[in-house]
Amino acid sequence: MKGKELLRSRSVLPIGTVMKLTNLTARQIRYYEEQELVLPDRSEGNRRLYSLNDIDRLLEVKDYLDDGINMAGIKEIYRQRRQKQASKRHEENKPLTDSDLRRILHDEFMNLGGLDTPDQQSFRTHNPLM
DNA sequence: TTTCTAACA
DNA sequence: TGTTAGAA
Repeated sequence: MKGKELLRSRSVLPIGTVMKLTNLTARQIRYYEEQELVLPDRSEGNRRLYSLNDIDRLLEVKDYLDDGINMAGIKEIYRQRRQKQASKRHEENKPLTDSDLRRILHDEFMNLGGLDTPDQQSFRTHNPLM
């Protein structure tokens, strides 16, 4: 069951293909890389090579953006997602209650207000914690 | 031809 | 974000 994961992680798509698959412009794709939302490999000639996982990531970022979430908000979402995974790996039996999760999210959600003009409703809708 | 970086009448 | 110049 890890053969597929290996395949999905295999970076082989040039940016031109990614553009067609995601309907994003090269400019946007490169910009998201600058924001560290996607980290494609590079070929010998310094050309970007994307994997299927990268495509999913790009489409996900696109969805968030379409819903009005800004870069800061998206980074925040992935930050929380990573933090959660790390958390889950360590505290194997530290069941946070539903109210705990809501309290944590509420705190971070309020912090987002000072960043830009995040679409809070969308953030609520997409945040895995809600 | 395609992609890269850097920069902006 | 778009667009473009010059290079690879």
